[in-house]
Amino acid sequence: MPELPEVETVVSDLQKITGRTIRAVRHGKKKLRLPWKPIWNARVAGTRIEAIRRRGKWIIVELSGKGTAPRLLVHLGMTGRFTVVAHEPALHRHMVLDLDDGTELQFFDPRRFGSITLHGSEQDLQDVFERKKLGPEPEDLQVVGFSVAVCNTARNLKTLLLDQRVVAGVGNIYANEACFVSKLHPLRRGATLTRTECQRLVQSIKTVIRRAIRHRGTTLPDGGYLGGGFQNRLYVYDRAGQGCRTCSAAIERIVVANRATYYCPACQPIALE
DNA sequence: CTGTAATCCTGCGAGC
DNA sequence: TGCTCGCAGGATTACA
Repeated sequence: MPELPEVETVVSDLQKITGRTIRAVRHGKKKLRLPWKPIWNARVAGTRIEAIRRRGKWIIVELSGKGTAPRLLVHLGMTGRFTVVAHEPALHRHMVLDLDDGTELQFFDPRRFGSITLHGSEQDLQDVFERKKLGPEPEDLQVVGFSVAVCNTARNLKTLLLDQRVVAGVGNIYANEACFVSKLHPLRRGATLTRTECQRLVQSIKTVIRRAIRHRGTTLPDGGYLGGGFQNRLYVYDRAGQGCRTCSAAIERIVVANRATYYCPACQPIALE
């Protein structure tokens, strides 16, 4: 389900529980992509939620204990939900944090590509991101830095946009959309971009992500997360065979990096190498 | 270095 | 109605 705009929406909705104290932690037995260690239960119980924020597609819950500052790091994978709900069936529920006002912060994830891990300090967390070489937030993207990653490589644009080291938080939907808005074919190789095209791509990424956030992200039929409205404004994603919103040409679907890739053959002509 | 495929999972819709 | 198949918003690894 979640790319940056959807994660941003989840985080924004969770702001209401900052200040709450976590009374107890309950976790399921099924294994997520990364294992939750049972010893972490005691380190989380009794702490206070100081802040909840986002980095790329990662959710960070800042906790404060006695002399410590642990951090929960949550990734929603493809189908994860991280939300305060009551009276929800326990199906696919992998963790429950009991809060001091009687509410419960719960993590659901049918496909279990998501994860929750605990890190001892802000520094430990930063080390995790550094090891991953997580790239800049779209908002912080600079043409100069982006050029270094993109304009000297034979890799295609679609693959580059999905690479979290190049830019953090862009996933399959918004990679497709950013290519369309910048009028660049997803198979264009980075090194063939002119300076102008590179600038256009950076601007398009920012625009697409900003607009999606404003609409609370994209809600797809199978997703667990509800409330987003951007699915009605997508230019190309999941629109194979339908008319381009700009020129009416039929949107095409190809597979790049094993992911469905959509583009308008008229608005995004393939550059001849 | 690049691209491709497979892997971890469950659920859903299409087609027979 | 019930089955199989393909596909799905992610990230990582192995291999040619």
